[in-house]
Amino acid sequence: MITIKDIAKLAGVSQSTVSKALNDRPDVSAEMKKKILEIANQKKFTPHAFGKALKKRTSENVGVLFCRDLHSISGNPFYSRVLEGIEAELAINNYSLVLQIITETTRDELPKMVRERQVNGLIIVGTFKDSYINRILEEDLKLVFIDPNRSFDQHCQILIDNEQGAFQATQRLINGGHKRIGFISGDLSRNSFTQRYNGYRKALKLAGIPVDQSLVRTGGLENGYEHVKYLMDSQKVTAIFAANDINAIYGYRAIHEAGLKIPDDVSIIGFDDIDLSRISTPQLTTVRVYKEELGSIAVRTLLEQIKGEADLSIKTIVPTKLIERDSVRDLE
Amino acid sequence: MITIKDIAKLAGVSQSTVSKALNDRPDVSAEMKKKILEIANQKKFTPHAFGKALKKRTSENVGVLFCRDLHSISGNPFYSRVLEGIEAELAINNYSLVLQIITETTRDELPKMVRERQVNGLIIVGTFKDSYINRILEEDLKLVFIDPNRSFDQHCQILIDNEQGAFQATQRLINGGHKRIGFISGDLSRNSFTQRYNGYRKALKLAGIPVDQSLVRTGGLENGYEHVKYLMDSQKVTAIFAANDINAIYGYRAIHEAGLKIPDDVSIIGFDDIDLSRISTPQLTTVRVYKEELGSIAVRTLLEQIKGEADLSIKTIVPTKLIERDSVRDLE
DNA sequence: AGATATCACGAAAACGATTTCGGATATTTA
DNA sequence: TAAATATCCGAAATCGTTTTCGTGATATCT
Repeated sequence: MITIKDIAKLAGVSQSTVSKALNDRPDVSAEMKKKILEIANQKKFTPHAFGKALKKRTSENVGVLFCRDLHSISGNPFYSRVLEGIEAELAINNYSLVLQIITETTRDELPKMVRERQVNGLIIVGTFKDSYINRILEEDLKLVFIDPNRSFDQHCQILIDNEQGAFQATQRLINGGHKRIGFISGDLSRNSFTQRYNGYRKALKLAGIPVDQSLVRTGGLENGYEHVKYLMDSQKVTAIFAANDINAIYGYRAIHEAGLKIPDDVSIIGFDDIDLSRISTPQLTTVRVYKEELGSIAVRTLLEQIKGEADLSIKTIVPTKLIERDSVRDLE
Repeated sequence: MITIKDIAKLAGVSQSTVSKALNDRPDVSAEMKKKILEIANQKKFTPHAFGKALKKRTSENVGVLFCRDLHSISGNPFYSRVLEGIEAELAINNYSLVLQIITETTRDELPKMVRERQVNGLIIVGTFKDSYINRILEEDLKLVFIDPNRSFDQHCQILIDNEQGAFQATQRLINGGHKRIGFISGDLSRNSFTQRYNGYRKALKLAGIPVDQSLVRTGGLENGYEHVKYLMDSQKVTAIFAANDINAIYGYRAIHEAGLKIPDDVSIIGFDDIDLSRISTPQLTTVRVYKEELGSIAVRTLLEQIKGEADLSIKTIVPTKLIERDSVRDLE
C-alpha cells in the first residue's frame, strides 16, 4: 500500500510537507506543492481514510438508518428512492454512506456505526420504535430525520407536505364533480397518514361537503383491497382518495371485482407517485412526493450541521405535486 | 469520548491488558478479564472503529456497489431486495455496509471507498460498464459479483438459474396446452435475458414446438407494452413468457387495450417475482428469484474469502421457483 | 548593518487501538 | 534448593494521517 511516507520519500521531503501540500495548506511553496501533487497523482495516492479520520477525529461518512417493516412492502419502493437521493448527494460532497437497516425486533441499542464512531452524522428515514429513537437521542450526534413519525425540537427534519398534497388531490376530485369521496389509508398512527387525512377533510369542509365517517377506511398495512371492497359494497362513493399508492393499486382489484371500471365508474387518486403508479393500468393519478429530493435535502442539512453552520430545529417541508394520469374522470 | 485508556485507568491496569481482555486473549487472568469486561460494559465502551482498523490493517466493513440505470426502473425493485439481503447478513456477522451507487456516466476510477481503503471487500451487484469493472479488477481486492453481465475466472459469482427458471415457466405454459407462446424481454445484451431466452427455447424444442422468431420481441428497457402490443396485433399467441415482471405488467395494458382478458384470452408468466407481481390484477404468475438470498450468499462468500478460506472462482447458482398465481389459464 | 518579520520546511506528538516482547511473580520439576 | 517453566501484566512500537512548534534561511524594515 502506498502511504504518505512513500510520497515523501519520492519527493525528498518530510511527510508533514506532503500532508500540507495535499491539503493545500499555506506554509508550503508553490513549486513544492506542484511537485508533490504531481507525484501523488502519478502514484494515484489517496489518503487512507482511517488514518485521516483518526487524527482529525471526524470521518467523512454519514450513516443512514432505515427501519424495515418485515411484513410490509409499502415503504420499500418509496424509501429506496430516498436512499438514492441520499447517496447521490453524499457522493457529490465526497462523503461515504454507511447503511444500516434495522427491524422492529432489533434491540434498543445504538447502531453499530455510531457505537464505533464510524459516522459523524445520521440520517434517520421513516418510522421507528420510540424507544429506539430515544436511545439515539441520548447520544451527542448530528441528526436529520426524514419523514419521521413525531416531532423533534432540537433536530432537523425533512417533511413532506402531506396535508397540502392531500388537500389538492381531494380538491381535484371535488372539482371534477365528485361529492362522495372515500378515504383509505394505512393505520393513522402514522403521522403521514393522519396529515393526509387532515388534508382530505380540509378540502371537503372547504367545499361544504360533510365528512362521512362511513367513507373513511383506515388501518392495517396493505389493506387497500379490503378497504376499497368495503366502499364498493356500500356503493356510496364515486371517487376514492388513497393515502398511498400501494393501497390505491390494491384497490384496483376490488373495483374490478365489483364489475366497475376505472375511471369510468370510480375515480381514484393515490399518494407518493411510486413507479408502480405509472406501470399499472390505468395509470394512477397521484400526488408526487419528491423522494430523491427528500434525501438530498437531508444530506445538505446534515452537512451544514456538521460544518457547524447549522440552525438546529429547522423543519424543511418539501412540497408535493398532483400528477394527473388516467384514473380520474370528471362527472358531468 | 471514552477510550480504551479510560477503561484502563478505571480498572487500574494498562491499556494492553484492557485490549487483551476485550479481545479475549489468553494472557490475562480470568478475574482481571471479568473485572475489565464489567467496567467496559458499564461504561458501554465500544472500540473505536478507526483506531482498530488502522492498527489491524483491516476493517470490518464491506462495500456494496450498484449501478443505477438512470432511465430505467426495472432494476430497482429487484436490487433493493438484494440490498436488504446483503445488509441483514452483514449485520449478523457484525460488519458494516458502505454503499455506493454509480451511474453510467461515472468516470472509470476506483470507488471512493476502495481508494480510501475503507472496505476490505466489495460486492458488485448487476451490470456495469466493462471499463469500470476492469479498473476494479486491477486492484487487489476481495470481490463477489451478484448477477453480473459477464463471467470471471478468478472471482466468486452469485448467479440466478435463469435458464432453468425460464425453462420451467415455458414448460408450464406448454403443459397448459399453449403452443403459440411469445417471448418478450429487454435487450439481449443482458446476460440474464439471453439465458432466459435460452430456457424458453429449450422448453419449446423439448416439446417439439419450433421457435417462431415472429413471436420473439426483445430490446429496449421497458418496452413491454410495445412488445405485447405487437404480439396482440399479430394475433398469433395464446400465451406470453416475459423475461422480467416489469415488462410483463407493462404488457397487461396492451392486452387490455386489445380487448382481451388475462388469463382468459392470454396467459402470461413473468420473471423475478417483484412485489408488483402480487399487487397487480390479476396477480402475475412468475418465476421467483430469491433476491435476499442472492445478497446473503454473496456476503457469506465474501466473508469466507476475507477469512482466507476461499475457493476463488466459485460460482453459486441460486435456484428459482415458479410461483403460480392468476395470470395463466390452461387451454382445454 | 542590525533587528525583525516572513517563508518553507522538518521533527515529533497525537489520534485509539493492537501486538510484541520482556519482566516479575508463582509454580513446577530435577 | 536451584533451575526451569508457566502465568500475568506493562512498556513501547506501530498503523497512516494531521498538526503544532521550532529552526534555519531569506527578505524587509529601521
